[in-house]
Amino acid sequence: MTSAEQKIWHTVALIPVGKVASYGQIARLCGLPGYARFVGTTLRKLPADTALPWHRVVNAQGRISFPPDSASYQRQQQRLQQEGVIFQQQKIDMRQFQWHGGSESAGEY
DNA sequence: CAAGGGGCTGTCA
DNA sequence: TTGACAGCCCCTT
Repeated sequence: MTSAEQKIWHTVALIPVGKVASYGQIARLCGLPGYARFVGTTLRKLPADTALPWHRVVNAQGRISFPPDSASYQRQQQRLQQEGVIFQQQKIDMRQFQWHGGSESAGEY
């Protein structure tokens, strides 16, 4: 258990429904630039009954980092769609669904 | 102590 | 718009 993991979990938990964030983005919001991969590995270690919305975390390209044929991929995609996120060709429109952590607003573009 | 691998990223062709 | 490369950080062998 590390402090970094705590921060990651806390930040992931803040992602609002209907929005997504990238691994690198989460890392940065935690004050841990460059920890993108660590974020992924950390989320992977979470228990199945975790309350964390790990499914709202995707890579910077707006795509799920799992093989499209894997169960994890479909599970994540389904949950996101269930929350209102729209997939197009297995990709998310980040310009519309990416979460701008904490302070932003004013200016969709 | 060194080497390999993983739910990544940004840049260049 | 894709595909290939080189960095980055941590954990397990």
